[in-house]
Amino acid sequence: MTTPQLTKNQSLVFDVLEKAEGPLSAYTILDKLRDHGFRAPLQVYRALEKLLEYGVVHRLESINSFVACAHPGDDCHSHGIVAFAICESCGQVMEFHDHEVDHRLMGWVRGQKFKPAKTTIEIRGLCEACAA
Amino acid sequence: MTTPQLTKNQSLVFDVLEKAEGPLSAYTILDKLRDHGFRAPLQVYRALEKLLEYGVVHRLESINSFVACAHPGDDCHSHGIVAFAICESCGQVMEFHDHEVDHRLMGWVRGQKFKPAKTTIEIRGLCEACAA
DNA sequence: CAATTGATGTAATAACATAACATCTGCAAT
DNA sequence: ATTGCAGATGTTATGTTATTACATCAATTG
Repeated sequence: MTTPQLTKNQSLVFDVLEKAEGPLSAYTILDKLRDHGFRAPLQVYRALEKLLEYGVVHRLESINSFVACAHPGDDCHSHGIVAFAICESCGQVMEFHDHEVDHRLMGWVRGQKFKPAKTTIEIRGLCEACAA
Repeated sequence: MTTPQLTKNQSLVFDVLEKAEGPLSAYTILDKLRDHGFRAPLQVYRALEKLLEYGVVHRLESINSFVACAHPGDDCHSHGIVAFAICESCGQVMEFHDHEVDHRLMGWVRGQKFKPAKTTIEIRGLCEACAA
């Protein structure tokens, strides 16, 4: 899927996420955009919904937050399942892909005749700097 | 870790989860326990916290719900990372383990000198019956 | 008994997410 | 050009999930 032109609100939300050091909650994004006229959570959630659909933003289920995709220029969908390592101390997120992991998980679901729609892999812990 | 004797509230919450067909939210558990004297969310969350610690209950991050561990008698911790396939139609949850997936993920984090604490693998989709 | 610890009870509030409805804007069809 | 539609936006209210703060209670132990 190619990313369509972003609307005004989508661009604002995406810019905030791109400039952020780490993942942000929807309400944090809202606060950062009040100066730009944002008044209600729905403005953020609606933009996020599209950005997620386009694959330029990821949702981190385990911390109810959102990050810009770490692979600008690539089409995230081409990488298969995206995995995240999330530092619980500094908030830094590392995004990665592992075809063998995808293969094993998809092999298992195929054996169960389960039809996967969306897969979440999130590793919470401490990054090298914070673990020291 | 061996599971200690459960307290009254822990037992009540665990029983509700064991008898349930699928995952339950904390507030659903609360409603089911009002007859047993539960009045506030915290009574549920506190019990869940311990049950999660003992490994007899799992939290499904992507749907903000909880399930009893599908491997009674086993110590879940001995299985390494637990993965879930969650049917978005009927709510059924399948729990499984894959050592190769664990190995790949842990290999990756080791390469990053990341110290993992808790890993989530959740596949949402449709179970065989619902996909038909 | 006093002190400590872990479990519990209760109220209030914080944090996350969606429903429902109104309005606006750009554009295609006639 | 105007009508009609679709998508985006604005606004209010509400629903859902989770935690903070503080009080009480029960069992244990020094």
